Amino acid sequence: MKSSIIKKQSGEKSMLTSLPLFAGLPDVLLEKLSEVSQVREYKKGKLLFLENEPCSRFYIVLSGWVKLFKGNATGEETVLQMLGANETIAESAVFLGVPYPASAQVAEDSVLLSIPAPIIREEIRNNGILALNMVTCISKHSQSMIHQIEATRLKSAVERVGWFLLKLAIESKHVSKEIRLPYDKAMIASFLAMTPETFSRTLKQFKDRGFKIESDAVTLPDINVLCTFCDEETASHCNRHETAECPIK
Amino acid sequence: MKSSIIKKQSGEKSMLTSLPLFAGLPDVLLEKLSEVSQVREYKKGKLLFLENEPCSRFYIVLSGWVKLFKGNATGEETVLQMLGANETIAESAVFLGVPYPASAQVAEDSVLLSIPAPIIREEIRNNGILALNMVTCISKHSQSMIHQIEATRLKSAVERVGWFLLKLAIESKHVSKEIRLPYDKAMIASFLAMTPETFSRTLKQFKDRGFKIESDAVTLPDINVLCTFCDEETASHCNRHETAECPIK
DNA sequence: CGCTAGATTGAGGTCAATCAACGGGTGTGG
DNA sequence: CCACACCCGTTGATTGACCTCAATCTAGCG
Repeated sequence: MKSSIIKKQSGEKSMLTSLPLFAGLPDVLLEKLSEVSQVREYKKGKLLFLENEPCSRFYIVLSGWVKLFKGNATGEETVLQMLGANETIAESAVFLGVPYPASAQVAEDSVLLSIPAPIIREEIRNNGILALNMVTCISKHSQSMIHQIEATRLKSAVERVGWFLLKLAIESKHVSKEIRLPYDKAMIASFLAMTPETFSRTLKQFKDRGFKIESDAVTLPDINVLCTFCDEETASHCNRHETAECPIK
Repeated sequence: MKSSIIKKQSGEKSMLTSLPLFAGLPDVLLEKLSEVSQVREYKKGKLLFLENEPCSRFYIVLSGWVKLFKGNATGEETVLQMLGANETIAESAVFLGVPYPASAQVAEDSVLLSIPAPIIREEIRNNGILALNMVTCISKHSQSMIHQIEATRLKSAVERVGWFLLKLAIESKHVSKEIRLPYDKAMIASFLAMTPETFSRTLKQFKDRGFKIESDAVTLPDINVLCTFCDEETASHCNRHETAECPIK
């Protein structure tokens, strides 16, 4: 559970520029940011913050996965977002200076960059480019949340799982029949607004359709089977969209 | 269904400055924006745009209500957001320049301000203050969506209705036992991820607890009955929060 | 090798959806 | 002014998708 600091003061401007949020910033600002930013490795299970805590630090995932989740009084818990490489965590709360709206926990061993919240808030106000990058980041998260609300409300359990697998297949770029589930099944289930049991049973239905499932490795019977779960938003991230290879049309 | 143009070119900088999004902007920019902005009255039922349509205009609600909704292939429909006075519509898509992520329809007779999407996109890039205001707007929407996902996943039907009534009570400011449902019950139901039937039955449960419900007028038996449905996020908008009058502690 | 955490499977229960019928207000046209 | 239609909301009966609870299985690991 111990987390080691890779570089307390990373001092690496180059690392920052590779992040969408920091693209195109002037050198002076990058220098300043790199001085206050911390890059650390975190073990699976590490709690980053709890909901309603004051927003002290701003985090960006460099590698690994962080889950943003909420609990209620009866102990139930639901995953709001799973954040992967290059994604920012709770950026809206950081900007508004309000308490974290949900809790965050490291879902798989990860490397995170963090910056004190007041500093990033200030720099957004001082630098127009950073502000624009921030709008882009939040906008994308906003879009994916709309997409997610839609999914959990209008899709059945099978459709949600199909949609999730399709997104994984598209993200993994190389057109392949192999998909790897990136984090625990219980988390995928909660993210898809279902219980682990239902998720397991649903995966079994995919087995019946010719999928091979061995722990976290999923093999599709055919490259295009998942395309029936596609929608406009998902398609826009697919590199076969609007090409001859897209079976939807 | 005919909609009349109040002022094709409003020319009223003063109206713009009263909107959070346009607060603190230089006069030149306000002048420019007021020249291209249109203020119109729209009748209930008017479709503003459909999902996947190219994002041509940016809308702000001046008065009334607009619903943002999604449909699926089987004809089901779900309300993602209900947007009231001073709220912006689909601002994330406008900024990103992607197609509208959902459809929008006027839920109650409304007055809307609209600006061609390319112009607002350009001005956000030119003016830091506007960009900051935009971050604030999107951040708030982002927060409320997180709040909403939480509500639909972790709360029961009764809790969702209680939560909704509480939010109405808090918004209406004047501490009163009277609440008015701002739009059709079927829309409230869909927004709360339930059917009109379930919503009706749930309201009946509140009647049994002493609520009086006559069409769209709800009377509470006691100012504090809804406080059991309060959470941190909701509390932060309540003017009795952290005062002696707050029954929660 | 036993231990534990994660995942699977089965049986049973439940909340909310569905289907269907009805009521009451509103608007329209004769 | 009344008759009719229509829409919205309500109510009742039934269904079903998913959850809950509990037992079992599997894989990693000290």
